[in-house]
Amino acid sequence: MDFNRLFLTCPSLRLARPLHSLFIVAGRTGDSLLSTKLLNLYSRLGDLPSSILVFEHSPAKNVVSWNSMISCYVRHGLFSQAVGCFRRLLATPGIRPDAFTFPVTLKACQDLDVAKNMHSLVFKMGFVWNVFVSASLIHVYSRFGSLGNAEKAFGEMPYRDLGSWNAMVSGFCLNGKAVEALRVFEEMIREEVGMDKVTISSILPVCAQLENLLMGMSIHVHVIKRGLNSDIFVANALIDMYAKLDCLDEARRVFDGMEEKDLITWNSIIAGYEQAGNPSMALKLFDMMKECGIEPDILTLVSLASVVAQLGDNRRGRSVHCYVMRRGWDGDDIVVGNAMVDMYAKLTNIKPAQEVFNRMPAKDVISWNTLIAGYSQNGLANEAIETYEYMEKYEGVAPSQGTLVSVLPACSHVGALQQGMRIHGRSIHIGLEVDVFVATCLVDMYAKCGRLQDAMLLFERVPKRSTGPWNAIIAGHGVHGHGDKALGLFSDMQQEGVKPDQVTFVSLLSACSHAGLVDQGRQCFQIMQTTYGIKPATKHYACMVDLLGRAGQLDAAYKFIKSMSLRPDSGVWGAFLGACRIHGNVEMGALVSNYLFEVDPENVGYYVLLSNMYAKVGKWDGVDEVRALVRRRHLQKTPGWSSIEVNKKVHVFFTGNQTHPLYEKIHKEIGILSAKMKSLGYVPDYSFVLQDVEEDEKEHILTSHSERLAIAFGIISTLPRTPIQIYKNLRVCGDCHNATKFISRITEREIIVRDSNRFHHFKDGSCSCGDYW
DNA sequence: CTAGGGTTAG
Repeated sequence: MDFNRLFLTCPSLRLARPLHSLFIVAGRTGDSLLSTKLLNLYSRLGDLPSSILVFEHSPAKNVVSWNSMISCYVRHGLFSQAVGCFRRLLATPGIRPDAFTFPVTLKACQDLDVAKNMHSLVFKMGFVWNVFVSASLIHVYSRFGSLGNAEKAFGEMPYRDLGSWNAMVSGFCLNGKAVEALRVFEEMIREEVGMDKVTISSILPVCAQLENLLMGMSIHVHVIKRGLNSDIFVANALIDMYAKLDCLDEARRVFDGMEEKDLITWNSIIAGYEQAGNPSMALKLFDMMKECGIEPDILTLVSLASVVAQLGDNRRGRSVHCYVMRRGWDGDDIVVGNAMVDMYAKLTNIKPAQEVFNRMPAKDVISWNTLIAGYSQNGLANEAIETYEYMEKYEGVAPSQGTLVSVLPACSHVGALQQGMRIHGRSIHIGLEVDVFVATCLVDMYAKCGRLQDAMLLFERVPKRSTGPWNAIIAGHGVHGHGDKALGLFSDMQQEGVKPDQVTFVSLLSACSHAGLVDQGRQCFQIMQTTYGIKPATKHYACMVDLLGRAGQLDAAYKFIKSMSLRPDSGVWGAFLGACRIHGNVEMGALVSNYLFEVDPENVGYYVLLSNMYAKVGKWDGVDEVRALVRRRHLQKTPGWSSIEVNKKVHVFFTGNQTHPLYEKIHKEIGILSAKMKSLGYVPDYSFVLQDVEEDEKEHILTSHSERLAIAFGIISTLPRTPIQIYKNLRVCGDCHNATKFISRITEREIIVRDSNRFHHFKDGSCSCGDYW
């Protein structure tokens, strides 16, 4: 019986067991060499209990037997047993660890102190000379983030091979130190150590992180020259690197050229398409992956969650979630839980997002950020702010950059200045005020909360190399009606060499339109295309139509729409309809509404606009017609609401809302104000009442508009002459606009109303917007 | 007969 050969070549457990019996019957168990080979046979075939059995019953164990047993434990992930086995080895008389013992034992180390003890033993026994041992030491130190010790071990090596250098490079990669990793890599090249597939698969992610495409490509060339393509680690790293650097075509070429693909290959290419905003291709590849018989893992599902969110596919979203639950991943992985919250939020299903969040057994700061961002993006600004406060106050979680950029837009949205300022304070405290993204959100927040000067002061101190801060401050001036300032900032931006993007031009064009700067607006539209090569999107066209229409050039606006290279969307026609309404052109308005009701039949706002126009000129049959259409299509008016912040709390009022605790007092105040207003010449304009009711009922409806309630509440709950600032989710009603002029005069208060379109500054009986009603 | 250093995440 040639046990030696049989043990080395035996392919399955089915054959191994009878072989084992024969081995015992033949009385060869005392042969330590053969026993160890049997142990390794079981280890190779994954039968841990049999490996242990052979080891423990072997009467003669040499150091190789011990080493093999330790390896066997490590192979099965039983690290503490491996270390225990090593300790028994040390305690066994006549046995000394050798150079083979340390690499595998160091792999099993689960704590830094154990590793350090091991290091001193290695040193005492003179094994630092062995490159395998030293590389393991470097690696174990890196695993525990102890890069100083890793570098020391590296520096103390009397002789280094390629593997030692690789250990050092990967040590830095493991700890996210891309710059240092690259430094070591470049040193390797200088010292002519060369590189192999291991070096390359470690350094490619660094190229991605440092956005160094050139280095990545030159490494790719080296890979092809040396025929390293076939290494799956290298190919996977190439795919990932190209995908992260927006070279998806190149990533795909590598992917298509691979004869063997594993889970990581598929995950990398799927994530690439997902990140590039091509969810349908990502989904197609996911299906292909399943066809190849590859089982998805957590990372696949994280990408898939984002894919279905981008596709807006609710049905698939639920099945993704079900899959995650079936595999029990929602219980022990925070990342996948966060991905589920994010997916539901992006699918605008905020309830299930909340439920997943609440059921998560462990949460990190990103879980909170995801929920807060989910609320913000779904218009639930108050929930976003409250969740932020809860997170800080009761959970003691410190906000991160992501938290601030999620919660600040919520403050901007409802005009929560005091809350926003508190968060500003917090960001200074944690040193994030200097972060460009946070600072941009702060600029936006101050501007949208009516503090344009503060926004400007902050803007001055922000690093201005990217478009973000510029876009925010230009838009800020735009909504406040300061078109000239916006244009000035735009030229500053150009002077500083910052290349404007499409968002810049949306802000700029809308700034021109709010300020009535027609010629400048036209010019911007030209510059955008000629100087900056930006193709106008429908948003830009909508701004232009708004600009021309608002200025009374309805014919020009109409011609402009007809000349568009894109199919006009509801935003474009909506802008035109708005212009018709401002200039009382009912015929054109009616014509355009037909387009609108076709492109965007669900948007009730347009029906209301047309109906308002008919009512204004007393065409009641027109009003009835629109109303009937709304009923036939089973549409519901978007509920109007206004918010005001008093004592760091945002109060929200809906139209006709009587549930506020101070409702009686608010109602009384409105009565007092109405009387004073009428004595100064205010006449209610019932054309803004769409309901078909009696006169006095109409007046009641106007005085129950949410903006009126919010203003009255502001008056009774703040000191005299305190400026009042409110936010209204829709366009402010024309009658309320007129009424607010009177209220600002009577109460001697500055009243700032931000509606879905712009700011209205009311002071001494007039409004800054100066137009429209 | 036994050994080191490698790729994907919100």
